[in-house]
Amino acid sequence: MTTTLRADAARNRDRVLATARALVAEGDLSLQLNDIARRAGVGVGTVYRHFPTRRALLEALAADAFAALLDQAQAASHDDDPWAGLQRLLRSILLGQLTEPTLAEVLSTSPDEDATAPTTTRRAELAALAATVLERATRAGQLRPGLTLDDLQHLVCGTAFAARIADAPDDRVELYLAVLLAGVRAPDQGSPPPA
Amino acid sequence: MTTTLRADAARNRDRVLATARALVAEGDLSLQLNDIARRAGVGVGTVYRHFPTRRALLEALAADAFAALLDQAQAASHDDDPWAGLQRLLRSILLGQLTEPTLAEVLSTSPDEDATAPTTTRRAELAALAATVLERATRAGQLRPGLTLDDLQHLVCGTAFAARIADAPDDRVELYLAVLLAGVRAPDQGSPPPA
Amino acid sequence: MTTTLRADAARNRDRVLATARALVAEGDLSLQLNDIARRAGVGVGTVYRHFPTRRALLEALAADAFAALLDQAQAASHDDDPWAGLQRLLRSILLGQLTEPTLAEVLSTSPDEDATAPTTTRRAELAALAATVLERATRAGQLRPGLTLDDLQHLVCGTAFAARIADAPDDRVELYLAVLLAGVRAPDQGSPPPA
Amino acid sequence: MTTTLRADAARNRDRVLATARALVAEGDLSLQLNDIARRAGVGVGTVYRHFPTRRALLEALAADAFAALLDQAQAASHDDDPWAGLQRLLRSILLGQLTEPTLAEVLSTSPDEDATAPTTTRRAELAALAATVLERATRAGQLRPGLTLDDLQHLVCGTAFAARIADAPDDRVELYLAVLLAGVRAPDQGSPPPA
DNA sequence: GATGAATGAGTCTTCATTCAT
DNA sequence: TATGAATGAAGACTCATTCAT
Repeated sequence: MTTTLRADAARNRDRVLATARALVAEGDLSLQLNDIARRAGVGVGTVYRHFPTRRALLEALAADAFAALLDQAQAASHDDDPWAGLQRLLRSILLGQLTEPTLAEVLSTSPDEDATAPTTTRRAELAALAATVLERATRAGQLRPGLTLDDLQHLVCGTAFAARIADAPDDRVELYLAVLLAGVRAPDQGSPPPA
Repeated sequence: MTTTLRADAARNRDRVLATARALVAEGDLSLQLNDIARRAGVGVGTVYRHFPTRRALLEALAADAFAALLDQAQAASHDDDPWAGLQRLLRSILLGQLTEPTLAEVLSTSPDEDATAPTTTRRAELAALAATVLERATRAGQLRPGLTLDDLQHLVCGTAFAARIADAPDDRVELYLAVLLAGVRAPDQGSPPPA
Repeated sequence: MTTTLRADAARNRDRVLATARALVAEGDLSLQLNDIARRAGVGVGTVYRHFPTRRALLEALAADAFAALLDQAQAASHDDDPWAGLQRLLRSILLGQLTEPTLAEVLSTSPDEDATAPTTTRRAELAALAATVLERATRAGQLRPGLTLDDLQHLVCGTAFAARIADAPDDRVELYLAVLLAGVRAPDQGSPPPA
Repeated sequence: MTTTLRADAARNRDRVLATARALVAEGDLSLQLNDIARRAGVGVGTVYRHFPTRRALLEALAADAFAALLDQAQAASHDDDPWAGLQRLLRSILLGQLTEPTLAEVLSTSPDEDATAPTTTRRAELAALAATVLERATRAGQLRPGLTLDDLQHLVCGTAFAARIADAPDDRVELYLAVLLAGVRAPDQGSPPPA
């Protein structure tokens, strides 16, 4: 059986991830593989085996949060109310980035930059779900004309950036989200219903 | 006489700034002092004399754009129409950041981080002018309740971030600005007049 | 029964050798065991089991070419014409090295450096055959006085080196061989008959 | 005055070169810049400043020997006797390589591989002088037909290689040189006069 | 003031070898 | 026997900063 061996490897991988997560939590996004190895108590080679590049580690760190985001996007795409769906989608993307800074970096980067396969897949899935949400809102005439899927993506990343430099507490984040939502809503619709 | 020396010093300073500007224009914001010194044809020591830290150089590079921004903020603060004033202010801050990436970095950073005196002054002046604009818009009931001066600052930096990762052309920047403006406008006001 | 296991082992060994040969053919003589293992689809440990050192693998790669060389040396030692025999011997050693770079490395190295038993044996066999050829040429007065077996060995390795850095095509190799042959021929013999 | 400063720099450069030379004399041609820095008692950066690559250091180490070789090649090109000139030239190149292993590596490498300017110049000068020697020998009908300048260069490098793996003492080197000379001499000329 | 050589800590990356399973 | 994860020493290279001249 190779189960035990793999278990060992998995444990090391987890230790590396945990160490990296701790550093990220402390605000250090540099993800230096040597440093992480030392703190995790494993050899550098082990880190490199599991994560050949900083990018690979970054995406691994973001993976869970990204998966959770996909679930929420799925739910958003099924919302009966198109506008509520858009709200849920944007809130999820925003909060996801603030909860997990690595997700913010992943989403703020061009998809084809060194991305690993799982991330590429997830981005495609997110885009597909968002397209649905977007289309429904558009059909309902609720979306500001001219805005594309990419625009929404960039604008929500920008909002996350704003929240980050503001070191915004939760209620402030909601305020920024309200600004974003009001901004992307079709101008002639009157004010959106309260979130 | 030290006049000649000062002239020499000023010339060196200008060469360093010009070199750094060229690098920034090429998209390199790292501002490595050694590199700049070599390209500028001066010694590293000279660069360090004029700009003891990367931050000092960054702020020097942003200085002109910041001054221009202050002029526009001044004008905005005198606009008869409070909402038009706010529009002008936010557009100026946004376009200023996109035109001059160093200004974006200066404005996106907490004011008390290594800032040099002139920058601290300029930030205070900008804040004062923006406070005026803000207050007038607020008094006119046109600003979304709860938004502070800092919020506006952060949100416009976020919008600049969005435009940057989108690599947005001018018309797209205007769209993002429209989103921002619609977002910060008081919800019950109906849609804003076209910019 | 261990028969099946041995067959497996032999198959693994062959895969490793084939992979290594492919790398050598691509001009990579570094023989990195990790790399080879990965490409061969076996574990590193397996490579180490079969070839404990780089040297062991090198000699295994050279084995076939070395065996072929021995056949030709055998033939050369039986040539009726002593000079023709020497020609055949030196050409065989030269071409063997150029055809199989690993053989060049084996032959250019001092015999007692980590050599495995089969290689030591082959070197002894080659030396014995070459001694015969040498002796006959010497007795016929055709060999430059003072040249030992070792000298011939080194000189032909030097000629192979020359051909290698020249990236010499076949006809050039023949020219270099002619230079070597003319050089090792007894000076007072007049020009050698055309090869 | 910058003389003293430069003197310091030159002294460091010399210490690096001396250290590297010592390592080469011990048979270590790897020229690892870190190692050399440590042994020379200077910072790594200092070594990198003076010699950005291993190749640059290699060529600097070979410089004196190369210059001496050029002197000898000059003399050889002025020899009244074409064959004596060729003898002198080849002996100089051979002995130069054996005295200074770095020169052997420089000469055995394709001229356009990372070569620094001085080395490129020296190679061109050597080629020019050798071309003269070659042409005179050719005109005198003393050179084996078909041999080019490059062939001679490669063959003498090959002879140096042979002498190196033989760990040949001086008299043996002379023997190998005699083999080379006899080999490159036109076959129909009869035996060359004793060196 | 200006120069630029020197420093050396810091970071990245590779790879031969071991060993638990 | 085979596996391949783990190790960590080793080496390459960078760059912010200092300081003697």
